[in-house]
Order: sequence, then structure tokens, then C-alpha cells
Amino acid sequence: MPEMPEVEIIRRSLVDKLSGRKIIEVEFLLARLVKWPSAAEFQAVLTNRTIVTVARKGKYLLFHLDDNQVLVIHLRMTGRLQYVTRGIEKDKFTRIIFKLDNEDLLVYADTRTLGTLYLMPLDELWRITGLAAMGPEPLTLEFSLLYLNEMLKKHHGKIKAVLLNQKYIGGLGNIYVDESMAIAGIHPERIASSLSESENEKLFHAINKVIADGIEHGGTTFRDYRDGEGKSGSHQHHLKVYGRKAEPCYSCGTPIVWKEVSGRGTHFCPTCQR
DNA sequence: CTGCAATCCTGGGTGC
DNA sequence: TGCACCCAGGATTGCA
Repeated sequence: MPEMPEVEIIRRSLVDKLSGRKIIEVEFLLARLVKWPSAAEFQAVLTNRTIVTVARKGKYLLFHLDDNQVLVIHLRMTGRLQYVTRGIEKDKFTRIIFKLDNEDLLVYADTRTLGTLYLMPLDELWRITGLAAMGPEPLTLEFSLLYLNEMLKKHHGKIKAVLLNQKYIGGLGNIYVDESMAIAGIHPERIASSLSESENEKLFHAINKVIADGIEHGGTTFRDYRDGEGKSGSHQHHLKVYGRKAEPCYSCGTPIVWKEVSGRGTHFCPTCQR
């Protein structure tokens, strides 16, 4: 569900509340979401660990704990993390409850149960392939125009698929990729290596802008997404193409096209994006 | 390296 | 009200 801006907003909404808190109990309603180690070991190691800070890499949340342990959570499509102060009515999507030493709760809920959790020492994070192989993230020094130029030159697949691939750029998902291509005026089915340097430059600025705006607006809420305090984002009101199938393009009035590209639903303006 | 399909799951929305 | 079908913000794996 969430892409990098949403995960970052969740991180920001949790970090102050969780830093210094001790996890005193882990309750599983659906233990199979834990991918490493076994659920029993996950529970045993996590119990009585203190949370030092909450970090993020791409779409992964990293809860740094004492004893050099790290709790890693990937929300995938419909995962939600909520800091709860007054006890909760468990609903059927509540999957894992972390009980804290101040009697508050960190609740993991997930409709489609595709989310993944891991617990391991800091120096073993390389075991999580998607985390270890992640490409540079927008808005960082590593994600430079030079990097984007060199990277796109090497890839001969559709630009949409390349931008979605976390190995090449970390943190972009379907919404922000469609929006980036719309702002840059690039058709999603273009071959990545065929883009000119001036198109790459437009794309570079568009990606950074879309991610920065997404964070500034508190993320994009369609259905499930909420931050750690249950608040919705507002970036859905700023989208140019995503979710606007058949509605007029804001620039030229042409109806926005929806088409499956690289296996993902894709929105674009056939006039403005070439 | 690339595309493609299948896979993990449970809905919401729509059309008949 | 029921039912079938499409679609969904992610990512991995196996195959051609």
C-alpha cells in the first residue's frame, strides 16, 4: 500500500512515541507474517527489548533496538501501523500487537496479509534481499542526475518497469511513478535507454518533486493508508493522472488513459506524454 | 537482461 | 440481495 512518502510519514509519526519504550509482550493473531526467525524466536528475542529509534530505508521501516537487534517491517499493500493509547477493539485485520511498558500498544493490521516482518542483528540485515539490494532513494545525494543518466542508459525495458524496480531506485511505487512520468511528459512505455539527457533531467526533477510533495502532504490516502496516529494524507488531491482514468488532463483536456504496462495499472495522458 | 505469469491474500466496487 | 468479475498503493520466483 504505502510508498516511500507514506512510510516516511509513518516513521515520523512513531519515532518520538516509541523511542525509549520497551516492548514487554508480543501477541500474534497471525504469526505467519514473520518471515525471520521463527515466530517463537521472534517473540522471545523481542520481549524486553527497548526501542532506540525508528529509521526507514525505501519502503522498509527499521526499528533499532537495544542488544543490537533490528525489527524490520514492510507494509506491502495494506499493512498499517498504529500507536494506540487506550486499548483497542481488535478487528479482523489486527495481526500483531506489540505491548509497551507504558501500557500503550503498537498495533500491526493488514487486510491482505502480504506484509512482512523480520528480526535480526544489525550486521545481518543483508539477509533481507530487497533491503540489501536497494538502489538510491530520491532526495538523497546518491540519487543524482548522473546516476539516473547512467542507470537508464543501461536498461532496455520500459521506463515504467525500471522506475518501479527497487534495485534501481528505492522507494517509488505505482502512484509516484505514474505521477513522475506525467510531470516529466514521458510515456510509460518508452524504452528507458531511449530517453534523451534532457528527458532524464525532467524525470529526475519530477521524481524528487513528487516524493517531496507526497511527504509534505502527509502521503496519499485512497483506502487503507493512515499514519501512526491514524491520520489520512492529502496528496490524493494533488495527483495529475493516478486514479483519474477518463477524466480530462489538467494541461490539455485529453481523457487520461488507463492501461496495463509491465503488469501494473498505469495512468497517463496520451497527448502530453510522449 | 527482459518480459511474462504466477504467487502470496482479502477485500471494495461495479455490472448484471 | 446475490453473484461474478475486475481491480488494488508490493515484491519475489521461475520460466522462456
